[in-house]
Amino acid sequence: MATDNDLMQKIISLCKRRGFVFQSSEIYGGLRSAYDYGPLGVELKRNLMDAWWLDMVRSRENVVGLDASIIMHPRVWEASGHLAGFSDPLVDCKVCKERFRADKAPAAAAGEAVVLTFADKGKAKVALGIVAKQFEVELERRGAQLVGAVAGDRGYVCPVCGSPWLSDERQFNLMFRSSLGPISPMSAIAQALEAGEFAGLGGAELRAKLEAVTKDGAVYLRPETAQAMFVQFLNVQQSMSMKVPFGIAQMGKSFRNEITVEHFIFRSCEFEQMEMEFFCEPGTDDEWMEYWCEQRMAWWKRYANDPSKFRLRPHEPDELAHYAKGCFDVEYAYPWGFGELEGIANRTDYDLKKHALHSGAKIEYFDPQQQKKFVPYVIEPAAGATRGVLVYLLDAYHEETVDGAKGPETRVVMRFHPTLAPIKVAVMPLVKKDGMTEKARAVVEAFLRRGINASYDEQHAIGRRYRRHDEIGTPWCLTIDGQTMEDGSITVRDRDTMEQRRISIDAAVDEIQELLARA
RNA sequence: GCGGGAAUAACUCAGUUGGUAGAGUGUCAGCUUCCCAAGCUGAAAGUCGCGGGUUCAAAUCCCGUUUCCCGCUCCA
Repeated sequence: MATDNDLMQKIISLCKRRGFVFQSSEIYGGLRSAYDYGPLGVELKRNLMDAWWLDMVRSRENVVGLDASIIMHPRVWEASGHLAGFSDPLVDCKVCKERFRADKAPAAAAGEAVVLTFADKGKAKVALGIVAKQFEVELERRGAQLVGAVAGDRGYVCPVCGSPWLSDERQFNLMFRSSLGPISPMSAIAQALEAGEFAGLGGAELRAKLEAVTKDGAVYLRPETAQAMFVQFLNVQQSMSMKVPFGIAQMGKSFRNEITVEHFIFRSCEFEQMEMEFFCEPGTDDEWMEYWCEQRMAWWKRYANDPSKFRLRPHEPDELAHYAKGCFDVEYAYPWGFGELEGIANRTDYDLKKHALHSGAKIEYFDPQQQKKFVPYVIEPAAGATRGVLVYLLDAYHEETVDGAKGPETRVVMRFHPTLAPIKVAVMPLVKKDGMTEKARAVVEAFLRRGINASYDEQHAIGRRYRRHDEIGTPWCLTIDGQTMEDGSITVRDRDTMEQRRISIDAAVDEIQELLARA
């Protein structure tokens, strides 16, 4: 079995080799944290998202779908708090180069003596030089520490080395910004420059002025799909006569300008979400929270080989978002440890009330039975679709030792649930003669006509073809052999057990469809 | 963002002191083959991540840069 250390490497390598996931713009050197889903990857991702849609929308009377635009009115993000909350003031330490959040830095009153601490004497010596040269302050070095510094009027120091020499606070907005309309913000800046509007400005003042000049037409790519479901709450509820409790679901791309990206497709700036906002009467929210936690856990486990790797973890009070009353994370045991796959949050009436306040729209629900108005509470299961793809790639990967023609060898099998498998069935002639190829192609046609993704394969020896389909997770291989030509029977080989049985060639499509339905 | 490691064929990797770019696997074509990466013959495939520098000569040495991995940090 692959160890945790090299499992990711093997997955990444297999993904590229077999057409699941490629690095974006690879021939140009690659783009940071952007990935393209290849022919098999797009099938896997689509199958996963289709399964979610089927479970969350199509099989529930009280949940309907939505597909909203990615660019929304900028005031949506003011109301949601993303424009303010997303922008954490960040500061760079000019001594150790650390970048940190101003609001999380250790406090130090102006004039207070501070000690700079480094990992070792060498680093302390370098820092001593920087301070002497750039700030013309002579400090005294004691081992890995520098003494004699005094805190400025910023009220805090660098959390790593303790230095008071810091850059200005800068707003880092985690939303991707663009502009709507043909006028570029650069033109606005150029105009203002020519008009001398920036004369004499510097630091924070300059940045504020730039912000003001470029504000017209500024729009943002959505950092989550959720807001559209709140903004369109009234339209959806009224057009479909939905009665609370009900849900609005949406799948699609979201964008976050993450400071750090990591672990292949786990955290990237462009990602895909599967979110549902479930509107319920205040007071019933705790029950619904429990219901959706149970539903969502069961859904993830349903397609997994190893359900024990999923867990539901309640958020600690101090990690709750400002809007949430309670939150559970569906976590998966990734090779680097447990990490988030889905967040199920009780967002209360925070979002609807905010949008009512900012837009002036009357966002309320009238309950005809109880003859009363209220603002619904919201339970939000928000899953990462692209993270789901990674989870099932990890879950599917198996290596096993089998007897081959040249002794024991390693068989790599992607044990995808048949619902998720990119190719459901491969049809192959045992050898390329006696009319077997024609017969096999006819069987493939029959599958495709039924909407089942089938693949024809005649390349190389039969054993190799089986192994190739093991590696891309094809659940069943159908083989046309000499006996087929005599009695119309065909062999079905199972990916996981490698066992074969004979069925009638005419019943093959029905048989596989039945297996898929039962899976 | 910080620290460490890496980048050579589609994949996994060799490449000696600086001296004509290599292997295995895979891919493709053909032969053979009635069931688990069999065999034989042949072929294609590399801006050595990118850009500079040193040198008669750079995959190799130096500088910069991009991307990935690991560990921190961050993740309203």
